[in-house]
Amino acid sequence: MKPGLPKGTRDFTPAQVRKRNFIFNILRETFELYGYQPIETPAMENLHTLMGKYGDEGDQLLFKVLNNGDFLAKADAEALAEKDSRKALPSLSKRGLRYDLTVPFARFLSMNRNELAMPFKRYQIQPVWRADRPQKGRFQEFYQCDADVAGSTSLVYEAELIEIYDRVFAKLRLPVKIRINHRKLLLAMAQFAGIESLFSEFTTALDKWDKTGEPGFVRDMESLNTDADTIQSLLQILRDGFDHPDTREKLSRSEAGKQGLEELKEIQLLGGWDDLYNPVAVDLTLARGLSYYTGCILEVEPTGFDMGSLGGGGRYDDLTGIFDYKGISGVGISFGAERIYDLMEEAGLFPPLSAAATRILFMPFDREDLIYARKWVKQLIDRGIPAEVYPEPTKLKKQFKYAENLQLPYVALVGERERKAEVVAVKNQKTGEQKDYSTAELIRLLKD
RNA sequence: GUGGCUGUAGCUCAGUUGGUUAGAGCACCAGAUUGUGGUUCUGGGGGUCGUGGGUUCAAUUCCCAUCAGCCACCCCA
Repeated sequence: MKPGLPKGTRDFTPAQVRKRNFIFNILRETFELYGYQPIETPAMENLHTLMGKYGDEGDQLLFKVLNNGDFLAKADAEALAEKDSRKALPSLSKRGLRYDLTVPFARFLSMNRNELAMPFKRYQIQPVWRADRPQKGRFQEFYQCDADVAGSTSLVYEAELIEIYDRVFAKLRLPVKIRINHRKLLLAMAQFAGIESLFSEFTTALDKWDKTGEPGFVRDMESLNTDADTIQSLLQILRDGFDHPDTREKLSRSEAGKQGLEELKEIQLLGGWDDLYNPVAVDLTLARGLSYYTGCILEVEPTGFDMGSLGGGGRYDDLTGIFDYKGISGVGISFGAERIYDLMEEAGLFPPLSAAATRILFMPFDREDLIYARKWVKQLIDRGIPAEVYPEPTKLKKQFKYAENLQLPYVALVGERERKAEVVAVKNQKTGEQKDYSTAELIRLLKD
């Protein structure tokens, strides 16, 4: 049979896995540094915990897992006869693949509410699945990297998460811009313009500001039958920006606006933005489509590259309300690891990473040498130094080729002369230097 | 879900106004080179031209369908 992969999925070669792990390791290290704890949840969840959490569109993009056993016998015969997929679904599938990490986290919190000390800080790096049409940088299976804090409304965490973003991208040597905004400021803008009833449409239109700019926003607002004066008053605020005194005055006319301004001020005080590696700025055009955000929202964009956001997040009150666990506020961020990977690849920001961990390859000339080399390899491995021997004594050309393909830093030639002198001839693959080493000397060389 | 582009060797791609045996570069294997690879030279293996159908004396080429991949929109990471 011919080999193939399901649409939107991919294999990763050793070199790719090493690069991905480079990113994941920095994320893990940084999350740990700030006291976040790792959790993992199953790839499959009960379908009813997933359905209805991501909107109608989300339900369609959920991968459903077909029931085991004689699933047709137990299916809703009427729905099948009518060819009504939606109606037949509950009787055909009771499980689905997770769509994101937030809903499983909320489920996890609700189930473990008596065990977990609040505030609970967790991070999670796992794949999620979406039956989306694949595209550049978009797959049906991809990793999400989330850090969230549940059970506290303290703005310390907003400040902390901004700092985590900053530190991670500094470690990756990827210059970014961190944009923040507040849901209550968006509400205040809508109230000021008298379009509070169109709030969610307004945020959706605003969300496009980045892509289509001001004209796109205006077009969207016009299609909502918003009159020209209203649009103009909104544009005035958006053009002036957050730091303009007029803007602040307009926003503080409403209670929501006052609160939003107050909270952003507090986050800034707690955050010490001047001390960060990357710029942080309040951007009133930042909307984030997701409707469950209720407080501060944030997004990270690369500077100097034409690419969308590398991550986003925000605060959502009542994270776990859908699971009958009220009063838990959450704030979190997510990293778009696949995009970060593509960007770093494009910019050549990955450090040199060998394909194999092996530090030295022993190259035997004959059977005797092979046996001799095996003993050396064992001694190195016993000391934690990754080493291997070429499995058969063949011509050096072939053995060198192997070492080159794996980008190994050293090779050791093992022949009769070396055996008799109880040494190996070690060649530095980078410099081409070659000299004899005893076991102790070799261990010292490779131990660094 | 809507629209567009592309499927030729392991990879990147030529090609044929429809005509005998489909090419190149890289990669791979062997030799020049029985203790020193990455350069060079010589030779070699490898293709049902995505799949199915149609038009034709003749299809990799033209037409239709289908599948897959890519790109844009929607949405999103």
